[in-house]
Amino acid sequence: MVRGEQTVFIADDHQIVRDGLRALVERAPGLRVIGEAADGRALVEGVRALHPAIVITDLAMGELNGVDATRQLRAGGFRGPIIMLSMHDERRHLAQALGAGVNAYVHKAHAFEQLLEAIGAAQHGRIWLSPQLAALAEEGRVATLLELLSMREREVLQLLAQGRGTKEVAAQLLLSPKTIEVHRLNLYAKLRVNNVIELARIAFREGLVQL
Amino acid sequence: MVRGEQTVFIADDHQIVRDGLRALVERAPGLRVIGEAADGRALVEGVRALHPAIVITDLAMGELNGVDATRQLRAGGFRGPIIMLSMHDERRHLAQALGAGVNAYVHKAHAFEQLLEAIGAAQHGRIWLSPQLAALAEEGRVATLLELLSMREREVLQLLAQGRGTKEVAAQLLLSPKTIEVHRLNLYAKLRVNNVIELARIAFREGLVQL
DNA sequence: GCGCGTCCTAAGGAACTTCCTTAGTCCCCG
DNA sequence: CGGGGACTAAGGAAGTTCCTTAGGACGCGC
Repeated sequence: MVRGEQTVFIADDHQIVRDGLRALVERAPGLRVIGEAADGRALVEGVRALHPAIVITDLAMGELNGVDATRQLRAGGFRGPIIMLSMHDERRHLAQALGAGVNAYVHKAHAFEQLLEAIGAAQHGRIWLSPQLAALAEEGRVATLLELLSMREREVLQLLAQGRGTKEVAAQLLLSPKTIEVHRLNLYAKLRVNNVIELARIAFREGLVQL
Repeated sequence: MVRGEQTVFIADDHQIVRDGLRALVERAPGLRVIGEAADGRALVEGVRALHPAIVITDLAMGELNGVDATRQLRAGGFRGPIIMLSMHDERRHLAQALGAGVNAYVHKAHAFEQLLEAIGAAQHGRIWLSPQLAALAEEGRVATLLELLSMREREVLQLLAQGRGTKEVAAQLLLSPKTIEVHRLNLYAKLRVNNVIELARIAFREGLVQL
């Protein structure tokens, strides 16, 4: 499956990180970087224009995150390996990333060799995960606090944690403020807190809202 | 001032980033990486043991951050260039970083060439800053958000961000709830927000309260 | 020393939010 | 088809927030 040279497209919102990845990838035999992007939107466009064989993308990026970009790439017909890099070991994003169609999920704290291993595995149609994440993924699922919540509740929690008041959230979701109040009270009950700040704190801690 | 070969020590909490930096640094003539560390504590030890000519360190690291590590390196007699890398353009950390004794402050969104430029400048005893930061630094000081606040205000902010209500904070500080309300309103004005959650978010972001 | 600004304190009262309860619809699971 | 959760929303009491006003303390400059 490995042909003479595989073309690679890199997406990460920090140029120094892209520079570093490019240097590392080009040192690997059989890989050549043909393009890069600083956010998900640019990644999707770049892939559409340049048809790389392999995509390496960061999870957290401005404009469009790696998971959503992956979804768009797959929807757009891209079938090559997509390797997702993550910053923190965001177990909460793993399932989403796999659901979106990534072939490998590599923590930035790992060595570059693992990334190459992930590329190799992906080329052979396998899914590659960082060892500790693989364990998690196999033993079923990791229940996060947020999984206790319904879609709507997560949505409300997210908006509240972004500093929106009850009325504003209601306006945004086209609901009555009274409904949002009930969702808030249910969130307090489910997350065992009793004020909005603790709620926001959980949203920050669980990565639902960027600090 | 540039001798045959300059030894470099790299600190960053993500190994892939370290790998990338190492690849880039080693591609530059006259630079050789002699060690690396994943946190500030290991950086300080590594420098003590290996005596590198140049240190490149990330700002945000577990155990001991880049700024505090820099302070320790300078206190321990290290006189070579220390190049600080930052993730976000954390203007609030710039002043502290310079105060701690870094020679250059480079945003990760910049190209690696800027890092080399920074190293060159530092070797000639100059301070190198990303252009947009240089403007800020020259016009005096970049005040940390929290430096705007009085002692009392920080105290109140901290308690509020811990999820305490106005009444509870008042009880704890032996003040009238009305007084706390006024402090809260002053905090809104000073930090340019208009609800407690944004206030809490600042407290988390600035590290006043542990998430 | 006098004015100025800032900090810290606190009250009144209008405006608004929160809490709690009740309740209707929908849809899935057994 | 009944129970249960999700989602919606209203009424009304209780509580909080916002805004304004205000007084004493302290330091800063002239």
